[in-house]
Amino acid sequence: MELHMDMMDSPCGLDVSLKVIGGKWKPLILYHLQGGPARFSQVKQRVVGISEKVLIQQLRELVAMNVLIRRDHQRVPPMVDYALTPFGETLVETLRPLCEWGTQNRARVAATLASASSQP
Amino acid sequence: MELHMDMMDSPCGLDVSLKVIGGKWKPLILYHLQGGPARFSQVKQRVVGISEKVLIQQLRELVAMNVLIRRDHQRVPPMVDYALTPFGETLVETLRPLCEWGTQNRARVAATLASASSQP
DNA sequence: CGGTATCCCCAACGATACTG
DNA sequence: CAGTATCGTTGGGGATACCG
Repeated sequence: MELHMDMMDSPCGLDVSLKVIGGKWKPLILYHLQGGPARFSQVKQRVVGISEKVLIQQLRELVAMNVLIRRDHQRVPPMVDYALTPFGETLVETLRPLCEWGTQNRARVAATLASASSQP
Repeated sequence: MELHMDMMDSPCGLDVSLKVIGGKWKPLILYHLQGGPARFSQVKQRVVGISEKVLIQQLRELVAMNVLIRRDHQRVPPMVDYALTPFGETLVETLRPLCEWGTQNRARVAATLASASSQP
């Protein structure tokens, strides 16, 4: 069993944010929905490397947190899409600095990663 | 092979950032080093719930990425501390919006989590 | 098209005990 | 104090098959 001693309020809300976008794929999913709603298969194409199983899991969790909404257009063949809620938009905003940091430091991180793996 | 829009440089650097602070604990560790260097045991106390094993793993990876430095003061009993590098400081900066978002939405997220767990 | 259902694997995480 | 060592658990992830 885990000892959750977070009875006192955390000094910062990072723990809250991480409950919502924690996990490997959620930030990427959110990012790729910034431009507007996207269908399941579109999200899958954009989030390179994710499996369908994991994608649907993560989407559902984000829907449950009211970060995304799922819309079923009741068609045959099926037509479903996912979109950021206003709440979700506020969250994705906070990801932007992280995004820019990554863009600026892509080469540096890649280099570090490379030299780290060559020195066991 | 049709539309290789995702194969060109990622639209955003989120993937890079996630390589560095991906994982459950790293953002929290970084956050708790903002005030200045801290010893192993201090970090452990601040990052509530982390085990020693995982903590040392994550610390080492952050050191390897040049986000932290480890300083061994060569004493008995051992005296080691960890501090953000200038590079690490730029990264921790980007976490701040996420932090604030969490603080502002703590109650809402907690409520959503609660109602979600009562509705299987 | 947008999922479900299974099975299986493995890396990450976790708890406890022990050591230089 | 700052870690190792060891063992156990978990859930992300791949592959494949199938359904409404």
